[in-house]
Amino acid sequence: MERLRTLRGFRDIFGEEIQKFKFIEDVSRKFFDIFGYKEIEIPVLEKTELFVRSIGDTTDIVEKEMFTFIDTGGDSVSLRPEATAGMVRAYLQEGMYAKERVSKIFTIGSMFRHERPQKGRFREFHQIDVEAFGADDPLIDAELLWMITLILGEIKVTGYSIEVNSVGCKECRESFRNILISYFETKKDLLCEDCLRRFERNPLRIFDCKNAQCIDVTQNSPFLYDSLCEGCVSHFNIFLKHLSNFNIEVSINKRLVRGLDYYTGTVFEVTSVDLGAQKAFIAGGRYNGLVEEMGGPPTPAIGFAIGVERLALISTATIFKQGPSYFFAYVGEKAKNYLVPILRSFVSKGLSLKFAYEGKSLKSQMRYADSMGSDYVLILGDDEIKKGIIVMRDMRRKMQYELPLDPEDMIRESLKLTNNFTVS
RNA sequence: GUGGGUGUAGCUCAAGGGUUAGAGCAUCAGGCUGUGGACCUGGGGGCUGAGGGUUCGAAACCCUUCACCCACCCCA
Repeated sequence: MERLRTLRGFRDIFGEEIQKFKFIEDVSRKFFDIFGYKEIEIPVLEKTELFVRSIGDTTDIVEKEMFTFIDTGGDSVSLRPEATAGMVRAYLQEGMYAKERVSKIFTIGSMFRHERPQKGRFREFHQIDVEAFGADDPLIDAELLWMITLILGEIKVTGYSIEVNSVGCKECRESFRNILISYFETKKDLLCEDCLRRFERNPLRIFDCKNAQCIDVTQNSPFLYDSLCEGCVSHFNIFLKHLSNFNIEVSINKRLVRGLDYYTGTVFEVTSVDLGAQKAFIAGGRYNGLVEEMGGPPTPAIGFAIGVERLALISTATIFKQGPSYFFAYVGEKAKNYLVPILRSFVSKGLSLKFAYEGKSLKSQMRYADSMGSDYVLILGDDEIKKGIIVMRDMRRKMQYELPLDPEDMIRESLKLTNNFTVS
Protein backbone atom coordinates (compact mmCIF):
# COMPACT_ATOMS: atom_id res chain seq x y z
CA MET A 1 0.00 0.00 0.00
CA GLU A 2 1.48 3.29 -1.08
CA ARG A 3 1.60 5.91 1.58
CA LEU A 4 -0.08 9.20 0.91
CA ARG A 5 1.97 12.35 1.15
CA THR A 6 1.44 16.06 0.75
CA LEU A 7 1.03 17.63 -2.67
CA ARG A 8 4.08 19.15 -4.29
CA GLY A 9 4.93 22.43 -2.67
CA PHE A 10 2.64 21.80 0.30
CA ARG A 11 4.19 21.01 3.66
CA ASP A 12 3.55 20.10 7.25
CA ILE A 13 4.85 22.80 9.52
CA PHE A 14 5.66 21.63 13.02
CA GLY A 15 8.29 21.48 15.73
CA GLU A 16 10.77 24.31 15.91
CA GLU A 17 9.56 25.82 12.67
CA ILE A 18 6.00 26.38 13.85
CA GLN A 19 7.35 27.89 17.07
CA LYS A 20 9.34 30.33 14.98
CA PHE A 21 6.26 31.11 12.89
CA LYS A 22 4.25 31.85 16.02
CA PHE A 23 7.04 33.99 17.41
CA ILE A 24 7.19 36.01 14.20
CA GLU A 25 3.42 36.45 14.28
CA ASP A 26 3.41 37.48 17.93
CA VAL A 27 6.10 40.11 17.43
CA SER A 28 4.34 41.42 14.33
CA ARG A 29 0.99 41.64 16.10
CA LYS A 30 2.59 43.57 18.93
CA PHE A 31 3.91 46.25 16.59
CA PHE A 32 0.76 46.34 14.49
CA ASP A 33 -1.15 47.11 17.66
CA ILE A 34 1.30 49.88 18.56
CA PHE A 35 0.90 51.43 15.11
CA GLY A 36 -2.87 51.10 15.09
CA TYR A 37 -3.43 48.23 12.66
CA LYS A 38 -6.48 46.02 13.20
CA GLU A 39 -6.53 42.34 12.39
CA ILE A 40 -8.92 40.97 9.79
CA GLU A 41 -9.40 37.47 8.41
CA ILE A 42 -10.45 37.27 4.80
CA PRO A 43 -11.40 34.21 2.74
CA VAL A 44 -8.80 31.97 1.19
CA LEU A 45 -11.07 31.44 -1.80
CA GLU A 46 -12.47 34.31 -3.87
CA LYS A 47 -13.91 34.87 -7.31
CA THR A 48 -11.19 34.58 -9.92
CA GLU A 49 -12.26 37.94 -11.30
CA LEU A 50 -11.09 39.70 -8.14
CA PHE A 51 -7.49 38.66 -8.77
CA VAL A 52 -7.65 39.21 -12.51
CA ARG A 53 -8.87 42.77 -12.07
CA SER A 54 -6.50 43.78 -9.30
CA ILE A 55 -3.26 41.94 -9.98
CA GLY A 56 -3.50 42.29 -13.74
CA ASP A 57 -4.49 39.83 -16.43
CA THR A 58 -1.09 39.71 -18.11
CA THR A 59 0.92 39.06 -14.95
CA ASP A 60 2.48 35.65 -14.46
CA ILE A 61 0.57 35.23 -11.22
CA VAL A 62 -2.86 35.26 -12.80
CA GLU A 63 -1.79 33.84 -16.13
CA LYS A 64 -0.27 30.63 -14.90
CA GLU A 65 0.20 30.48 -11.15
CA MET A 66 -3.28 30.48 -9.68
CA PHE A 67 -5.13 27.47 -8.34
CA THR A 68 -8.33 28.10 -10.25
CA PHE A 69 -11.37 25.86 -10.64
CA ILE A 70 -15.04 26.01 -11.43
CA ASP A 71 -17.15 25.39 -8.34
CA THR A 72 -20.38 23.43 -8.42
CA GLY A 73 -22.36 26.63 -8.98
CA GLY A 74 -20.47 27.30 -12.18
CA ASP A 75 -18.38 30.23 -10.88
CA SER A 76 -14.67 30.46 -11.55
CA VAL A 77 -12.99 30.68 -8.16
CA SER A 78 -9.33 30.84 -7.11
CA LEU A 79 -7.22 30.29 -4.04
CA ARG A 80 -5.70 33.66 -3.19
CA PRO A 81 -2.19 34.10 -4.62
CA GLU A 82 -1.67 37.23 -2.49
CA ALA A 83 -3.68 39.19 0.02
CA THR A 84 -3.97 42.75 -1.23
CA ALA A 85 -6.80 42.03 -3.65
CA GLY A 86 -8.95 40.52 -0.94
CA MET A 87 -8.04 43.29 1.49
CA VAL A 88 -9.21 45.93 -0.99
CA ARG A 89 -12.39 43.94 -1.58
CA ALA A 90 -13.02 43.79 2.19
CA TYR A 91 -12.25 47.49 2.61
CA LEU A 92 -14.98 48.28 0.10
CA GLN A 93 -17.44 45.54 1.00
CA GLU A 94 -17.35 46.37 4.71
CA GLY A 95 -17.61 50.10 4.04
CA MET A 96 -14.46 50.99 5.94
CA TYR A 97 -13.90 54.03 3.73
CA ALA A 98 -17.09 55.57 5.08
CA LYS A 99 -16.31 54.90 8.74
CA GLU A 100 -12.81 56.28 9.15
CA ARG A 101 -10.40 58.53 7.30
CA VAL A 102 -7.55 56.08 7.42
CA SER A 103 -8.05 52.33 7.66
CA LYS A 104 -5.07 50.30 8.83
CA ILE A 105 -5.59 46.56 8.62
CA PHE A 106 -3.50 43.40 8.57
CA THR A 107 -4.06 39.71 7.98
CA ILE A 108 -2.02 36.55 8.46
CA GLY A 109 -2.50 33.38 6.48
CA SER A 110 -1.78 31.03 3.60
CA MET A 111 -1.35 32.09 0.00
CA PHE A 112 -1.23 29.73 -2.97
CA ARG A 113 0.73 29.84 -6.18
CA HIS A 114 1.22 27.00 -8.62
CA GLU A 115 4.97 27.44 -9.07
CA ARG A 116 7.89 25.05 -9.11
CA PRO A 117 9.14 24.85 -5.52
CA GLN A 118 12.68 25.84 -4.61
CA LYS A 119 14.51 27.29 -1.63
CA GLY A 120 12.15 29.63 0.20
CA ARG A 121 9.34 29.05 -2.27
CA PHE A 122 6.32 26.81 -1.85
CA ARG A 123 2.92 26.42 -3.41
CA GLU A 124 1.27 27.10 -0.09
CA PHE A 125 3.15 29.77 1.80
CA HIS A 126 2.37 32.18 4.59
CA GLN A 127 2.21 35.92 4.48
CA ILE A 128 1.71 38.64 7.02
CA ASP A 129 -0.04 41.29 5.00
CA VAL A 130 -0.41 44.94 6.01
CA GLU A 131 -2.46 47.61 4.26
CA ALA A 132 -3.14 51.28 5.00
CA PHE A 133 -5.97 52.97 3.09
CA GLY A 134 -6.75 56.66 2.84
CA ALA A 135 -3.40 58.44 3.24
CA ASP A 136 -1.05 59.65 0.53
CA ASP A 137 1.32 61.37 2.96
CA PRO A 138 4.87 60.03 2.40
CA LEU A 139 5.14 59.93 6.17
CA ILE A 140 3.11 56.73 6.18
CA ASP A 141 5.41 55.20 3.55
CA ALA A 142 8.34 55.84 5.86
CA GLU A 143 6.40 54.75 8.91
CA LEU A 144 5.78 51.34 7.33
CA LEU A 145 9.49 50.80 6.80
CA TRP A 146 10.20 51.96 10.32
CA MET A 147 7.72 49.42 11.65
CA ILE A 148 9.40 46.74 9.52
CA THR A 149 12.82 47.52 10.98
CA LEU A 150 11.40 47.35 14.50
CA ILE A 151 9.88 43.93 13.82
CA LEU A 152 13.07 42.61 12.22
CA GLY A 153 15.10 43.86 15.14
CA GLU A 154 13.01 41.94 17.62
CA ILE A 155 12.98 38.81 15.48
CA LYS A 156 16.76 39.04 15.34
CA VAL A 157 17.29 39.40 11.63
CA THR A 158 20.54 41.01 10.62
CA GLY A 159 22.29 41.55 7.35
CA TYR A 160 19.20 42.55 5.43
CA SER A 161 19.00 45.48 3.07
CA ILE A 162 16.13 47.71 2.05
CA GLU A 163 15.79 48.84 -1.53
CA VAL A 164 13.37 51.56 -2.55
CA ASN A 165 12.22 53.08 -5.79
CA SER A 166 9.33 54.99 -7.28
CA VAL A 167 7.48 53.60 -10.24
CA GLY A 168 5.54 56.83 -10.69
CA CYS A 169 1.89 57.64 -10.97
CA LYS A 170 -0.32 56.56 -13.84
CA GLU A 171 0.51 59.64 -15.87
CA CYS A 172 4.29 59.58 -15.67
CA ARG A 173 4.31 55.85 -16.17
CA GLU A 174 2.29 56.12 -19.36
CA SER A 175 4.54 58.73 -20.92
CA PHE A 176 7.67 56.88 -19.86
CA ARG A 177 6.38 53.69 -21.40
CA ASN A 178 6.50 55.32 -24.80
CA ILE A 179 10.00 56.64 -24.25
CA LEU A 180 11.11 53.17 -23.23
CA ILE A 181 9.48 51.40 -26.14
CA SER A 182 11.19 53.65 -28.65
CA TYR A 183 14.53 53.06 -26.92
CA PHE A 184 14.27 49.27 -26.88
CA GLU A 185 12.80 49.18 -30.37
CA THR A 186 16.28 49.79 -31.78
CA LYS A 187 17.92 47.26 -29.49
CA LYS A 188 15.48 44.41 -29.82
CA ASP A 189 18.06 41.99 -31.22
CA LEU A 190 20.20 42.37 -28.11
CA LEU A 191 17.49 41.30 -25.69
CA CYS A 192 16.97 37.75 -24.45
CA GLU A 193 13.90 35.77 -25.33
CA ASP A 194 12.17 36.54 -22.05
CA CYS A 195 12.80 40.23 -22.42
CA LEU A 196 11.33 40.27 -25.89
CA ARG A 197 8.18 38.95 -24.30
CA ARG A 198 8.42 41.59 -21.58
CA PHE A 199 8.89 44.24 -24.26
CA GLU A 200 5.48 43.40 -25.65
CA ARG A 201 3.61 43.33 -22.37
CA ASN A 202 5.37 45.27 -19.68
CA PRO A 203 8.62 46.88 -20.83
CA LEU A 204 9.34 48.06 -17.28
CA ARG A 205 10.11 44.50 -16.27
CA ILE A 206 13.14 44.35 -18.56
CA PHE A 207 14.96 46.17 -15.76
CA ASP A 208 14.45 43.11 -13.59
CA CYS A 209 16.30 40.75 -15.94
CA LYS A 210 19.44 39.06 -14.65
CA ASN A 211 20.79 38.25 -18.10
CA ALA A 212 24.16 40.04 -18.45
CA GLN A 213 23.48 41.29 -21.94
CA CYS A 214 20.09 42.67 -20.98
CA ILE A 215 21.57 44.44 -18.00
CA ASP A 216 24.05 45.91 -20.44
CA VAL A 217 21.29 47.17 -22.69
CA THR A 218 19.47 48.79 -19.80
CA GLN A 219 22.67 50.39 -18.53
CA ASN A 220 22.30 53.35 -20.86
CA SER A 221 18.56 53.29 -21.18
CA PRO A 222 16.35 55.96 -19.72
CA PHE A 223 15.07 55.12 -16.25
CA LEU A 224 11.55 55.76 -15.13
CA TYR A 225 13.07 57.16 -11.99
CA ASP A 226 14.66 59.97 -14.01
CA SER A 227 11.49 61.00 -15.75
CA LEU A 228 9.01 61.07 -12.93
CA CYS A 229 6.55 63.92 -12.84
CA GLU A 230 7.03 66.76 -10.39
CA GLY A 231 4.51 65.43 -7.93
CA CYS A 232 6.06 61.95 -7.83
CA VAL A 233 9.57 63.33 -7.42
CA SER A 234 8.56 65.48 -4.52
CA HIS A 235 6.60 62.64 -2.88
CA PHE A 236 9.60 60.33 -3.20
CA ASN A 237 12.06 62.92 -1.89
CA ILE A 238 9.96 63.65 1.16
CA PHE A 239 9.71 59.89 1.74
CA LEU A 240 13.52 59.65 1.66
CA LYS A 241 13.81 62.60 4.02
CA HIS A 242 11.52 60.92 6.52
CA LEU A 243 13.52 57.72 6.27
CA SER A 244 16.69 59.51 7.21
CA ASN A 245 14.86 61.14 10.12
CA PHE A 246 13.87 57.67 11.27
CA ASN A 247 17.49 56.65 10.84
CA ILE A 248 16.61 53.97 8.33
CA GLU A 249 19.28 53.08 5.82
CA VAL A 250 18.02 52.30 2.34
CA SER A 251 19.47 52.13 -1.10
CA ILE A 252 17.71 53.48 -4.15
CA ASN A 253 17.41 50.80 -6.79
CA LYS A 254 16.28 52.31 -10.06
CA ARG A 255 15.79 48.81 -11.45
CA LEU A 256 13.29 47.83 -8.81
CA VAL A 257 9.90 47.23 -10.37
CA ARG A 258 7.19 45.03 -9.01
CA GLY A 259 5.48 42.20 -10.76
CA LEU A 260 1.96 43.26 -9.96
CA ASP A 261 0.22 45.85 -12.09
CA TYR A 262 -1.34 47.91 -9.33
CA TYR A 263 1.74 49.57 -7.88
CA THR A 264 2.20 53.35 -8.17
CA GLY A 265 4.85 55.58 -6.66
CA THR A 266 6.76 54.13 -3.72
CA VAL A 267 7.88 50.51 -4.01
CA PHE A 268 10.30 48.66 -1.76
CA GLU A 269 11.88 45.29 -1.11
CA VAL A 270 13.71 43.90 1.87
CA THR A 271 16.26 41.27 0.88
CA SER A 272 18.78 38.99 2.53
CA VAL A 273 21.80 37.33 0.96
CA ASP A 274 21.18 34.27 3.15
CA LEU A 275 18.07 33.30 1.23
CA GLY A 276 19.37 31.93 -2.06
CA ALA A 277 17.76 32.99 -5.30
CA GLN A 278 14.47 34.01 -3.70
CA LYS A 279 16.08 36.69 -1.63
CA ALA A 280 13.18 39.11 -1.09
CA PHE A 281 11.33 38.34 2.12
CA ILE A 282 9.34 41.53 2.50
CA ALA A 283 7.99 43.59 -0.36
CA GLY A 284 5.37 46.19 -0.93
CA GLY A 285 4.48 49.61 -2.17
CA ARG A 286 1.87 52.18 -2.91
CA TYR A 287 -1.19 51.49 -5.06
CA ASN A 288 -3.10 54.73 -5.30
CA GLY A 289 -5.30 53.71 -8.21
CA LEU A 290 -6.45 50.25 -7.21
CA VAL A 291 -9.34 51.05 -4.88
CA GLU A 292 -10.99 53.21 -7.51
CA GLU A 293 -10.38 50.61 -10.22
CA MET A 294 -12.13 48.08 -8.01
CA GLY A 295 -15.21 50.25 -7.88
CA GLY A 296 -14.53 52.33 -4.79
CA PRO A 297 -13.91 56.02 -4.22
CA PRO A 298 -10.50 57.38 -5.23
CA THR A 299 -8.36 56.25 -2.31
CA PRO A 300 -4.60 56.33 -1.87
CA ALA A 301 -3.21 53.16 -0.29
CA ILE A 302 0.03 51.44 0.58
CA GLY A 303 0.91 48.02 1.91
CA PHE A 304 3.44 45.25 2.16
CA ALA A 305 3.68 41.53 2.72
CA ILE A 306 6.10 39.51 4.80
CA GLY A 307 7.01 36.03 3.55
CA VAL A 308 6.88 34.08 6.79
CA GLU A 309 8.80 31.01 5.53
CA ARG A 310 11.60 33.20 4.22
CA LEU A 311 11.72 35.31 7.34
CA ALA A 312 11.85 32.19 9.51
CA LEU A 313 14.83 30.97 7.48
CA ILE A 314 16.92 34.00 8.39
CA SER A 315 15.67 34.71 11.90
CA THR A 316 18.30 33.84 14.46
CA ALA A 317 15.89 34.09 17.35
CA THR A 318 15.90 31.17 19.73
CA ILE A 319 12.71 30.22 21.42
CA PHE A 320 13.07 30.26 25.19
CA LYS A 321 10.83 28.16 27.33
CA GLN A 322 9.52 29.80 30.43
CA GLY A 323 8.94 28.33 33.85
CA PRO A 324 10.13 25.05 35.34
CA SER A 325 8.81 21.74 34.05
CA TYR A 326 8.17 18.74 36.27
CA PHE A 327 8.18 15.03 35.61
CA PHE A 328 6.44 12.40 37.71
CA ALA A 329 8.33 9.11 37.91
CA TYR A 330 6.71 6.19 39.67
CA VAL A 331 7.86 2.81 40.86
CA GLY A 332 5.09 0.28 41.13
CA GLU A 333 1.32 0.39 40.60
CA LYS A 334 0.63 1.73 44.07
CA ALA A 335 2.69 4.81 43.31
CA LYS A 336 0.99 5.28 39.97
CA ASN A 337 -2.32 5.70 41.80
CA TYR A 338 -1.01 8.95 43.22
CA LEU A 339 -0.44 10.36 39.72
CA VAL A 340 -3.93 11.66 38.99
CA PRO A 341 -4.50 13.73 42.15
CA ILE A 342 -1.01 15.20 41.87
CA LEU A 343 -1.49 15.90 38.18
CA ARG A 344 -4.78 17.68 38.85
CA SER A 345 -3.16 19.96 41.39
CA PHE A 346 -0.27 20.81 39.11
CA VAL A 347 -2.46 21.55 36.12
CA SER A 348 -4.85 23.67 38.18
CA LYS A 349 -1.84 25.79 39.18
CA GLY A 350 -0.79 26.04 35.53
CA LEU A 351 2.30 23.93 36.08
CA SER A 352 3.62 21.43 33.55
CA LEU A 353 3.81 17.89 34.90
CA LYS A 354 4.85 15.20 32.47
CA PHE A 355 5.03 11.47 33.04
CA ALA A 356 5.47 8.17 31.24
CA TYR A 357 2.24 6.41 30.28
CA GLU A 358 3.73 2.96 30.35
CA GLY A 359 6.23 3.38 33.14
CA LYS A 360 9.05 0.92 32.93
CA SER A 361 12.18 0.92 35.03
CA LEU A 362 12.95 4.05 36.99
CA LYS A 363 16.10 4.36 34.93
CA SER A 364 14.06 4.39 31.77
CA GLN A 365 11.73 7.01 33.18
CA MET A 366 14.67 9.16 34.24
CA ARG A 367 16.08 8.98 30.73
CA TYR A 368 12.73 9.93 29.34
CA ALA A 369 12.43 12.87 31.72
CA ASP A 370 15.88 14.03 30.75
CA SER A 371 15.24 13.71 27.05
CA MET A 372 12.20 15.95 27.39
CA GLY A 373 14.22 18.57 29.22
CA SER A 374 12.39 18.29 32.53
CA ASP A 375 13.87 20.50 35.21
CA TYR A 376 12.60 18.56 38.22
CA VAL A 377 11.64 14.93 38.62
CA LEU A 378 9.25 13.86 41.36
CA ILE A 379 10.02 10.27 42.34
CA LEU A 380 7.48 8.13 44.15
CA GLY A 381 7.80 4.49 45.25
CA ASP A 382 6.81 2.28 48.14
CA ASP A 383 9.49 3.71 50.42
CA GLU A 384 8.23 7.27 49.97
CA ILE A 385 4.60 6.28 50.36
CA LYS A 386 5.43 4.61 53.66
CA LYS A 387 7.13 7.79 54.87
CA GLY A 388 4.41 10.06 53.43
CA ILE A 389 6.87 11.97 51.28
CA ILE A 390 7.94 12.31 47.67
CA VAL A 391 11.45 12.88 46.37
CA MET A 392 12.11 15.85 44.10
CA ARG A 393 15.29 15.72 42.06
CA ASP A 394 16.76 18.89 40.60
CA MET A 395 18.05 17.56 37.31
CA ARG A 396 20.54 20.31 36.66
CA ARG A 397 22.00 20.61 40.13
CA LYS A 398 21.75 16.88 40.77
CA MET A 399 20.30 17.51 44.20
CA GLN A 400 17.32 15.82 45.82
CA TYR A 401 14.77 17.05 48.35
CA GLU A 402 11.94 15.43 50.26
CA LEU A 403 8.51 17.02 49.84
CA PRO A 404 5.16 16.25 51.51
CA LEU A 405 3.08 13.73 49.60
CA ASP A 406 -0.06 15.86 49.86
CA PRO A 407 -0.36 17.57 46.43
CA GLU A 408 -1.10 21.08 47.71
CA ASP A 409 1.72 20.97 50.26
CA MET A 410 3.99 19.39 47.66
CA ILE A 411 3.51 22.23 45.20
CA ARG A 412 3.91 24.88 47.88
CA GLU A 413 7.15 23.38 49.15
CA SER A 414 8.50 22.75 45.66
CA LEU A 415 7.84 26.34 44.58
CA LYS A 416 9.79 27.51 47.61
CA LEU A 417 12.75 25.50 46.38
CA THR A 418 12.36 26.51 42.76
CA ASN A 419 11.32 30.15 42.95
CA ASN A 420 14.81 31.22 42.02
CA PHE A 421 14.49 29.08 38.92
CA THR A 422 16.16 30.64 35.94
CA VAL A 423 16.30 29.38 32.40
CA SER A 424 19.79 28.45 31.46
C1' G B 1 6.90 24.92 -18.26
C1' U B 2 12.74 24.19 -18.81
C1' G B 3 17.58 22.54 -16.94
C1' G B 4 20.88 20.11 -13.31
C1' G B 5 21.43 17.06 -8.86
C1' U B 6 19.69 13.27 -5.49
C1' G B 7 16.53 8.90 -4.09
C1' U B 8 19.48 2.74 0.44
C1' A B 9 16.81 1.90 8.28
C1' G B 10 12.98 7.25 11.75
C1' C B 11 17.56 10.84 10.42
C1' U B 12 22.69 11.57 8.04
C1' C B 13 25.21 8.54 4.80
C1' A B 14 28.47 3.74 3.11
C1' A B 15 28.54 -0.43 -0.15
C1' G B 16 30.26 1.16 -7.90
C1' G B 17 27.85 -6.48 -10.86
C1' G B 18 29.27 -11.58 -6.68
C1' U B 19 27.16 -15.04 0.04
C1' U B 20 22.46 -12.99 4.49
C1' A B 21 22.82 -4.59 2.07
C1' G B 22 26.28 -1.87 6.52
C1' A B 23 27.84 2.41 9.95
C1' G B 24 26.83 6.71 12.98
C1' C B 25 22.76 9.13 15.28
C1' A B 26 17.86 8.08 17.18
C1' U B 27 14.95 4.17 19.59
C1' C B 28 14.33 -0.05 23.11
C1' A B 29 16.69 -3.24 26.70
C1' G B 30 20.80 -4.67 29.74
C1' G B 31 25.50 -3.33 32.37
C1' C B 32 23.33 -0.32 37.49
C1' U B 33 16.94 -5.83 40.60
C1' G B 34 15.06 2.62 42.80
C1' U B 35 17.99 7.58 39.76
C1' G B 36 19.14 11.10 33.58
C1' G B 37 23.23 13.21 30.10
C1' A B 38 29.15 10.07 29.32
C1' C B 39 30.68 5.02 28.38
C1' C B 40 30.16 -0.40 27.13
C1' U B 41 27.03 -4.65 25.27
C1' G B 42 22.92 -6.25 22.70
C1' G B 43 17.82 -6.01 20.28
C1' G B 44 14.25 -4.26 16.92
C1' G B 45 14.01 -2.05 12.64
C1' G B 46 14.91 -2.17 4.85
C1' C B 47 10.17 -5.13 -1.13
C1' U B 48 17.71 -0.24 -1.82
C1' G B 49 11.28 5.36 -4.49
C1' A B 50 8.10 2.43 -8.22
C1' G B 51 7.73 -0.47 -12.88
C1' G B 52 10.16 -2.95 -16.74
C1' G B 53 14.81 -4.69 -19.13
C1' U B 54 20.14 -6.69 -19.51
C1' U B 55 22.69 -10.74 -16.64
C1' C B 56 23.98 -17.22 -14.02
C1' G B 57 23.65 -13.01 -10.51
C1' A B 58 21.34 -5.89 -9.99
C1' A B 59 21.05 -1.33 -4.56
C1' A B 60 24.74 -0.85 -8.55
C1' C B 61 24.16 -1.11 -15.72
C1' C B 62 19.91 0.46 -19.43
C1' C B 63 14.83 2.39 -20.24
C1' U B 64 10.33 4.44 -18.17
C1' U B 65 7.98 6.77 -14.28
C1' C B 66 7.41 9.21 -9.54
C1' A B 67 9.25 12.12 -5.56
C1' C B 68 12.51 15.58 -3.29
C1' C B 69 16.39 19.45 -3.69
C1' C B 70 18.70 23.51 -6.38
C1' A B 71 18.48 26.84 -10.43
C1' C B 72 15.80 29.36 -14.66
C1' C B 73 11.10 31.84 -15.09
C1' C B 74 8.47 34.56 -11.52
C1' C B 75 7.78 36.11 -6.75
C1' A B 76 6.82 36.73 -0.33
